[in-house]
Formats: sequence, structure tokens, C-alpha cells
Amino acid sequence: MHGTPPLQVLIDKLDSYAALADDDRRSLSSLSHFRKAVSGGTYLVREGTTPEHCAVLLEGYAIRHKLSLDGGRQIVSLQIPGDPLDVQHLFLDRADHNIQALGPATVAMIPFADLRALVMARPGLIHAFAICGQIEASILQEWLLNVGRRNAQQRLVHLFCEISVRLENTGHATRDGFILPMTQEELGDSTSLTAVHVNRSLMALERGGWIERNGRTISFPNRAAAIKMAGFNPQYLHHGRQRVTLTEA
Amino acid sequence: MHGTPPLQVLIDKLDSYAALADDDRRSLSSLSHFRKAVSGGTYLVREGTTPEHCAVLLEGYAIRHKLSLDGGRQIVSLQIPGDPLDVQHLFLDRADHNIQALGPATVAMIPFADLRALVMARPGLIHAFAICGQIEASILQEWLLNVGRRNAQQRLVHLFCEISVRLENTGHATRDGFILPMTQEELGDSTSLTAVHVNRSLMALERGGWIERNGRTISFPNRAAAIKMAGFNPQYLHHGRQRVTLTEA
DNA sequence: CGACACATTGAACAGCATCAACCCAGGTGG
DNA sequence: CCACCTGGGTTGATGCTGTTCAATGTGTCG
Repeated sequence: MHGTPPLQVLIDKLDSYAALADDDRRSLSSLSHFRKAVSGGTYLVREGTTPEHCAVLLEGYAIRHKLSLDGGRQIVSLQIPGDPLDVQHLFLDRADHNIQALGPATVAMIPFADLRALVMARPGLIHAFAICGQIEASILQEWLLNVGRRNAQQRLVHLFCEISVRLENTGHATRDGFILPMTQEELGDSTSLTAVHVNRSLMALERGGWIERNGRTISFPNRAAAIKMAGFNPQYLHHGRQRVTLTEA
Repeated sequence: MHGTPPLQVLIDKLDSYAALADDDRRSLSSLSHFRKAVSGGTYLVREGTTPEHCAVLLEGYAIRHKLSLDGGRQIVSLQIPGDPLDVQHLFLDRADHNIQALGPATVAMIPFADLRALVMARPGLIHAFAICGQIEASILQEWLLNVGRRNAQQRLVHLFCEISVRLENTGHATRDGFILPMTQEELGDSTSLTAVHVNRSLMALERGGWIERNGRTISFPNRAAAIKMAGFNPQYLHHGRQRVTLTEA
């Protein structure tokens, strides 16, 4: 092994949530795991199963989604590089959703047995993972508000604001714009719209000067205006050091 | 103190998630706290604040909700007796939603400082609370699917199925029906419908034989049919012993 | 070059929203 | 004890937002 260890992204992420002790960091980085490259569309978790490995997204994107009886798909979350895909299954054994790679992606697979043994023995780590899980729940709440109480254009702009901030936070985009990792179909499944209506709304947003598009690249000509029209308040992302730490407790 | 201690509901709930050690139970029950009776509509948590106390619902009901800029309210969760209202704030300090009592309710208020000090020192307890938080997240996901991908009648029946199961699990209802703790307005804010459309949909459901109503009491003439039409699969509630325990890890 | 996935456009339609009125039961005060 | 008020529930008429179905355009990759 040379260069930065593959699990470093995860360690950094957890560390930003609840400053880890040196031991915690060391023991995380010595976790057994293997890298896996998957092609777009690969299922990493299937509803109803009990995952054996915790996948951490190293490169690429993934979505969590649920299906309704009549075949409708609702994307309930977008995962970006560095995100552990399976915090839920650290605490619950049965998957009640699917996780699918959006495009070609590489993941680190950590056997849950090992991860649990380690984490349960170290309160600092359970705590960090629990924070991680709570932030995901917080994002879910905002998505519910987005789908439930905003119109098509607001929903899309709100989603773009979120993606843009999350990608900037992890150094995967700059203020100049970001590359949208999803098709219009997938945008529709994230915002509870049809692909057709997503298309029309995007065109309208572009004509209205809310967004600019260049292939899959999205940028905001006037970021403040976009934030305002979508009612975007990044607080729900809980980024930065505003969380509860062991020492504060 | 005599009779069952007020925090017993919480202890039982956590215990059902991750079998607690005797110490864990004892230390929970000796937590300092005070009872508080509140009238309907009282805010127990306000967005943007940092709650000082963890409220546990002893009697009555509460909702979590978020507001959009244009004044739309989205209820993101319904809390029933025994639910801790604030698991999120065990791990995140800033509230990004509101919590409001639905009708007259009584809560136990536990100072967060005490609760955190206790919980952080006991991995078994962090674990139990983390499971509790993950189950809430799991319910949120299902609500997102509900609002995003089901029609008005399905949304309502799905919500009724959920409430009915949760109330039965905690002994607050029987198979004969349950008392709906919310108005049609609140049903609308939970399902992203207007009160008017909730009303029409309820009438249609009644005429169609899907539900029966008697004042605020709801029952299912044909439970299996209702479950099927709403696409209700109780797995997302993670009730019963299907969770990850320390010993399994 | 052809195949395929994705994006774009049009026309007709449906589900739910909106606004406005009315009803009913329970509670309050004169 | 009744008159009134208020919060919730019910109903009607109308229209907008987003859906549906179907066709056409466009870029990429074997």
C-alpha cells in the first residue's frame, strides 16, 4: 500500500463530524476491505436483503431508491464520493431500499462483521456514524419538503443548490458550476416529476436566467437569486463544526 | 416515586431495539427529568434553536414539520406516546425542523447535558438511540415515496396503515380501529394534499369500502385489501427483533 | 453506418388546487 | 338557557400544474 489509503475519505468525513481519537483513526484505516469497480446501474444493495459489506463510495455516484407497487421509482438520496452507502445497516439488518451506482463507480467494501466489531467497541466511532446517519435523515426531511411543498422549478433548483454545495464541500466542484451526475429521468425520480416535465422545467429555468447548462454542466448566473427562489437554506446539511462532540457533552 | 417510573416507556422502547444491559436500564431510569403538560399547538422544538431538553412523549401526539418560504407546511413525522421527540439532537445541535404537540400532551423533559453525558459513556445506549434514529430515517424514506409516488387515496390509506400498526405495536389501538389524532388539515400537510382534497378522498375511500369512519375513529373493513391498494409493507417500521445487536456483531 | 440512450417538443388530458360557501357540534358568555 | 362564535368538516365550480402518449432530434459508441 502506498499513497493515501483508500479509506481516507471516509475517515476524513467522520473526523469532520466528531473529532476522532488517533486510535479511532488508526483502527479505521487498518480495516480489512477490498476495492471494487462497478459499472453504471449495478445494484450495491437490494431491498429485502441483509448486506454483508459496507460499501464506501470512492469515485462516482450512487442513488438510494424505493419502488412503489405500480412501478414508480422514488430516489430518496444521492450519494457522492466519500459517502458511506450503508450507515443504516450498521444499525438495522434488513435493507428497505435499493442502492444503485449512477455511472461507473468504485467502492471500498468493508465486511460488516469487522466494521461492527470495531465500531461497537469504540463509542467515538458509533457516535461519528450516528451523526452521519442523522445528517442523512435531515437531508431526507428536506427532500420531503421539496417534493411535497415546492413547484417543479423550485424543486429542481433546490436540488441543484444541494448538489452544488455538497460537491463544493468535498472539493468535487467549484463555484463555477458542477457536473450533474444524473439524467433527466433520474432528476424526475428524485423530484417526483416525469422526465418530460423535468425537461420543460429545465428549459424554462434556462430561459428565465435561473440556471445555465452546458451539456451536463450546471451553473448559476445569479446564485443568490437561485437560493432565494428555491428557498434553499444549507443548514440542513449540517456541514462545518456545528455538531455535538463528546467533549461538549 | 411509585407506580411505573415515567421514563419506563422510553426504556422499554430502547430495550426492544437493542437489548439493554441492566446498568443501562437502571441509569436511564435514574435520569433527572420533569414532567410537563402542554396544550395542543405548543411548540416543543423550534427550527434554528438548540434544544436544551430532550422531550419524551408520555401521553398525546406530536408532529415534526418544516415550512417552505411561501408558507407551505410539510409534516415530516408523527410521534406517538413513548417516542423520544429529539433523537436528532442527541447528535446534531441545531434544530432544522419544528416539533409541535398535536393535542394536549404530557412530556418528560430530560436535560440534554445529562442525557449526553450518560449516553456517550455507554456504547449500548448510543447504539440503542442510533437505531431509534435510523428507524425514523427509514420512516422518512417511506413518507417520501408516499408523497412522491402514490395518489391521494393511496397516500391516505398508507398513512392510516402506518398509524394503525404503530399504535397497535405500542398497545394504543386494537385491530378494531384507531382514533386518528389529526385533523384533515394535518392529514393534508402530512400527505402533501390540501384539506379539501383530503376530505373528498376520505369520502371516496369510505364510499369505496376501503375505510370506515366514526368521528375520528378509523377502521378497515378489509385490512388485507387496504394494505394491498396502498402498497403498505410494514418492514420499514423495523418492529420486532430484527435489528443488529451487540452480540451479533 | 446503425443502434441506442438521452433530450426535446407537441397535443390532449387528469388530478389536485383554489376560492368560496355552507353545515354542524361544542363551548362561552350574557 | 339561548345566542353566538369558532374550529373543523363538507360541497360546488373552475382552472392550473404536471401527466401521458407519441413523435422527432442528437450525440456517442460499437
